[in-house]
Amino acid sequence: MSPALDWPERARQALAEAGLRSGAARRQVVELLAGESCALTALEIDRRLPEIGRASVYRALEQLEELGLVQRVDLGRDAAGYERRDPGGHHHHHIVCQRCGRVIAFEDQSLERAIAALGKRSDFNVASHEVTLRGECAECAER
Amino acid sequence: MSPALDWPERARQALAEAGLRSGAARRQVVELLAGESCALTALEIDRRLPEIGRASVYRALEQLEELGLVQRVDLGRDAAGYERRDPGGHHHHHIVCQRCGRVIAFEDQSLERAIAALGKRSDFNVASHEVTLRGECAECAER
DNA sequence: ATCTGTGCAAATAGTTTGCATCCTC
DNA sequence: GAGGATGCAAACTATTTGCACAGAT
Repeated sequence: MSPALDWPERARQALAEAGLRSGAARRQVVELLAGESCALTALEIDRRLPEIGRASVYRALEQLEELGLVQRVDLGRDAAGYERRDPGGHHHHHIVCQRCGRVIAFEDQSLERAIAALGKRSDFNVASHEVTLRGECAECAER
Repeated sequence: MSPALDWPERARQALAEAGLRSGAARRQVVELLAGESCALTALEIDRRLPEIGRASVYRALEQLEELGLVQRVDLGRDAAGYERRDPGGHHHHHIVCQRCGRVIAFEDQSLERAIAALGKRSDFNVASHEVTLRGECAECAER
């Protein structure tokens, strides 16, 4: 079973273990994020779930982040993004076009190794990390 | 001469070459950033330069970023940070305590190498990058 | 003299909070 | 039935914009 399919179930369990009840808003946010592999902003989520109040979206995202189920990413201007966090699985980072805003995900093992080594060396108990590359995408460059 | 001492002069030149005039607000922002090695938020800058209008601070930072003189960093919640960008010189990244907000800067060559390799491999013309580690600092952990 | 830079205040945009009500356990 | 979950609206915070005036070239 793919980790992506597994995630909503893990989320349900983690939420229940945290003593949280299952309401409609948070459940729908979980379902939506389960089907997205890359980051959505809170406002995008709110737009896609018209029956859900915006405050509930923010509250759900905050809780999911605290439980380690969701990763918040700051891709640049404007709003923060939120994406599913798969535990053992690969996780990706982002490269953003400064002109058109296009976002591409990538994975890189040597990057991950360097960061893991850094974490061990530091005084911090490192829980997560985020890497963002910025520049001009191929399409924007050829204009 | 250290790159840090050199920066304000480079900034003056770059601004002049871009056809921009030298007003009091932007000059003071440049002087302030010249003396700081790590990121300040726009509001911190505004607080430290009480005679300068807040809008001018934001405008100056935006121009300096476009000219590549300043790096904008998104360290997490709240406001964006802005720090001097030294051209050839070492540049650093950040590790942030999720509890107390403390920010530590670090440099790492293998990290830089991995990112440089990634940039070459991608379709993007990568202009900058940002790495942020998050976790719990030693002091917060022992409580 | 011209045209950019600046300050102030108002407008935006994203996010958070207060509170009455709904719904899960 | 009790207490968390939700929706709405208002409050907040960071940032941007409009505009009149000051200041640099």
